[in-house]
Amino acid sequence: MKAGGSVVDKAEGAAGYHFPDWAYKTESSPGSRQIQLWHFILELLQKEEFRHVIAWQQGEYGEFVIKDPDEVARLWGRRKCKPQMNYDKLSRALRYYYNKRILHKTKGKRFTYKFNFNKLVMPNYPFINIRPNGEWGLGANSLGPRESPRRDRSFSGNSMPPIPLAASKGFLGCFSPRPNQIRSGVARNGEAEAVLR
DNA sequence: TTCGGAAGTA
DNA sequence: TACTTCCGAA
Repeated sequence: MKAGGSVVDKAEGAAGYHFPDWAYKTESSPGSRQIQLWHFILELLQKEEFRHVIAWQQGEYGEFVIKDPDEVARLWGRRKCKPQMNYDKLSRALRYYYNKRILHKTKGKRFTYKFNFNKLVMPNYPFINIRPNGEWGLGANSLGPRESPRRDRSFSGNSMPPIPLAASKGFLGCFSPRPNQIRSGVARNGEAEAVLR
């Protein structure tokens, strides 16, 4: 029956959300900071209520299109208490992700970016239709001639906590709600929503 | 529209 | 460190 193991190792296989390891890290580093842009993007992406402003691009795993740049910028600005935020600035921040290999631009498509889920497998994602062939697997577009210049020091047999990357409400506030209750272990059945940090 | 340097902020 | 702001160039 149940082994002593946790749900961590095994993927649900059915409808399990599986983002890369870095997507699970709320802020990374013990010295938690503010939310990061890519994380915010991921949050928006998984909420249907924002499908009209930003959404996954069908066909391409990890690719998303910003349908309403102004709105996304406004949302981001609200989250960071930067009322003067606009898409020009937000996109600059996005561009810094190119070097970090977190994102890259889908050339030719306006406002379309793609997460570098690279080697990380993202099985059955509800929003994306991945072909059984796994065409997005190796040999797709070579994003980079090289593997990873930097050492991936996270996902090598390392188990990560099954955090359901999700922020319930108020994740758009300027002021952090301080969800200390989460840590206490207040488990709400039914909805597995945990406010990120 | 997209890119990336440069300086500034927390 | 992770953007934010500004801006010239392509």
